[in-house]
Amino acid sequence: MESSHSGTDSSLPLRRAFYERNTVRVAKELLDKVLVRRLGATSLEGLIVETEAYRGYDDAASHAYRGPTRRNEVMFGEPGHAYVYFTYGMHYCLNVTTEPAGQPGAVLIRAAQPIRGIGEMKKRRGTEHVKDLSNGPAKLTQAFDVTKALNGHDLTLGEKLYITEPAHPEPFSISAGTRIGIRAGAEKPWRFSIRGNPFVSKR
DNA sequence: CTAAAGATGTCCT
DNA sequence: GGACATCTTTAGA
Repeated sequence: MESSHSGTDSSLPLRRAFYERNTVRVAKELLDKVLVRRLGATSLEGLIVETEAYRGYDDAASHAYRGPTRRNEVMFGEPGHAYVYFTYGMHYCLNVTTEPAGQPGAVLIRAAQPIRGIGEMKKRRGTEHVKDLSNGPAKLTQAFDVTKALNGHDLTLGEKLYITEPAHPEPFSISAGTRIGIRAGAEKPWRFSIRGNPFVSKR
């Protein structure tokens, strides 16, 4: 690796203990982390700038609210796996699972600031506008080639899809608000974003 | 079996 | 600001 000093190697995937905690806390701490998608020789990277927490039986907006089903079963499994679901007949959304195994929870990755592989993302999205590549949950999965094939993928392996610390972290403040696009549970302030970041989704 | 909604995005007026 | 595409999943008969 290129790391010449001792200490944290920023290319390593976040370990399982990071995910095995309270979902709301993980949602906040995923801000300013780097989402990495490896496609053969190519690497796509983006800084996570917007997330939403979805819990379990105490959260009517969560897919896990009414207990396990075929779709949401990964939310009940080991933390640190991808939960990818298909919605509106055409879109995928990417979540990462949280909480200890057996306890449901996931964080929706809503937006990222493109860092690397921007040309590839432009091709996938069919636009030249960088700000429109991944400023929304379904735009992000299209830009990063995340589909149902990655549902259940272990994010701690450092293969295909994972999350790491940024190489050069910068100070930021967190903006909290209500979650977008839901009916039940709409009052919970579980949407988090990097204040002022231009790649946060509109609405 | 049937039906309705959905953690959205895009294009139109 | 609103219509609409498009189809899986889930709940209910």
